[in-house]
Amino acid sequence: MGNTLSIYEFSKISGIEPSTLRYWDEIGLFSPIMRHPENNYRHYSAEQLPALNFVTTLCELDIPLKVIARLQKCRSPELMLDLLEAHEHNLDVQINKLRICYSALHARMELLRLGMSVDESQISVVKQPEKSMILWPQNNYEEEQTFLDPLAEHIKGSGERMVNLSFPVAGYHHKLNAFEQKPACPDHFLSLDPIGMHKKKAGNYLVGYARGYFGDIGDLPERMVRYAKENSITISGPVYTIYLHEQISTLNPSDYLAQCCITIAREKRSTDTPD
Amino acid sequence: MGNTLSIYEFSKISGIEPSTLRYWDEIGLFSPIMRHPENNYRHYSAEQLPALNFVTTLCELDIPLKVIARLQKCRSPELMLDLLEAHEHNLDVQINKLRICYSALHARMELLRLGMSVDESQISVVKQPEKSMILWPQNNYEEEQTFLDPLAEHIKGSGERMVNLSFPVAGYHHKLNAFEQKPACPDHFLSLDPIGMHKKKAGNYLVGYARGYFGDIGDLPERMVRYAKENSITISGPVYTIYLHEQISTLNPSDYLAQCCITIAREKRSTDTPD
DNA sequence: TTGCTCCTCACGTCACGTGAGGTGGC
DNA sequence: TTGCTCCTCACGTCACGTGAGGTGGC
Repeated sequence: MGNTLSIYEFSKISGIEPSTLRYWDEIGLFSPIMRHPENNYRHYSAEQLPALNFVTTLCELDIPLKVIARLQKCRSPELMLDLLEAHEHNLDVQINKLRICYSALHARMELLRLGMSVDESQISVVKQPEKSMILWPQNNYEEEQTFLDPLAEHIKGSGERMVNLSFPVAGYHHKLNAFEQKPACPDHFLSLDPIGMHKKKAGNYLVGYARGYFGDIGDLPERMVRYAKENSITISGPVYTIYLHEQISTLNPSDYLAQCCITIAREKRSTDTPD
Repeated sequence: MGNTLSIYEFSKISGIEPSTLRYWDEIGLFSPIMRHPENNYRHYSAEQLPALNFVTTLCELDIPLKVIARLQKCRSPELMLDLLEAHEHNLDVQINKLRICYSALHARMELLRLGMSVDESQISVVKQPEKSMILWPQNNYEEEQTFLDPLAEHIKGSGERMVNLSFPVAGYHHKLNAFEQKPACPDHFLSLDPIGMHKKKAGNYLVGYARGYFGDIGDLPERMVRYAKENSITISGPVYTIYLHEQISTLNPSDYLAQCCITIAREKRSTDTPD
């Protein structure tokens, strides 16, 4: 009958697998224009492509095939518009999810790459660009509590707030001496989510590294303070502790890799102004 | 054991269904921190949430759960980075697909809404905004060919070109007399895809409607030309024929609804300049 | 005792993918 | 005859969802 296409040919030009075309035919979602009366071969037509593509468009909206198929049987502009309007928001949500996913992925990759390239033994002054983060509410430590207790508290309540836990979580000490005395007890946590309003300022930071479980950064604070003194660098707060490698990339907690960044005061070279 | 959560509580704060958590435990993807030695209850901890959220982030990349689970067993920064890099492009493709899907959906909804609101019997002058479309290659008609033959030809080759068939397809006549003589044989097809480089110009158009299968617009061209004469409106080309309702929204081909827009020449009121 | 949560096991579901076994045209 | 495409079952798969039947703490 004129210019019909076999299922194989139609699959080629549409990009839809023959098995999928047979399934869609079976459930009455999308059928060939005719069947050969003898061998029952399916015959498609190129003019079916726009209709097919619209079906695949609806598929990508996560509309169940049976719903689409039902609509095909009793279609009307009103019903179709109702369906599309109902799923418009759906699409918005999906796109947003993927964008956040993308963003979280990049934040993670950046830390992984950094962790694989740094010289851990070295303490050094590094110029870092501005970075956006989300600052969590202040941590309150009772008695012998570790960072785990406020972390769990915040995480439990994170549903109401805007915090997306797919992003890496870091520690924040407001003052240098708090970091020296209780490196495992940050004043705040923060998420490395670029939509955050907290800005880690651009500029020079004193940067050091330590291996070990969360908070176990050994003598790193002392070493960093000593280095600053020896090099006449005036450091104060805030201090950012970012885990480049943790449970997500490493099985052994003693291999977790922390990066501590201490703010350097603005070139007060000779004037000693301890914080 | 301190501050553990039941599967139900953990489900509440994580947004992951208990059945899913059990399945993820079963396949070794994500397990509770401990099991109660007597009743075998699962005990989760809020501190597991960042790791869980990273798992769900990987899920949204369409990475098979078994692949993620395997990686969890022998994780290393290198392997994790490899995985993420391999799926970065994947995400790009997905987001782009959804954006196009969104765009195609809106183009469709616009036509549906318009078709439901217009007065079909009326021919009138309407001010329309500029609209981007993709102009397909010129149609060549041999002998008795209808629009179907070149349409099929173009669609078959659409894979190589940038044409996305999820978007509504319209007809384009370059000159008025071609539209009058062969309304069912447009010189070009075009897709109502907003990324297109062809611009339907902003301005006044003479607009009419007709019911019927593709190309069967009856005496609409004559009626439109007569209307133009009677109202001293100078019309020429191009002519756009857009199907507001077609196979996607209507079962009966005789209910398809076409909108024809004829360009009105710039206010040449009294000077008769027939094209 | 009642209601609630938890458990395991088994089977269902959705949208296909994958053979097995057979047909049909050059 | 051979290779190729097509067909129809039937069963597998992936990521769960859904009972069925039973346990355990207040």
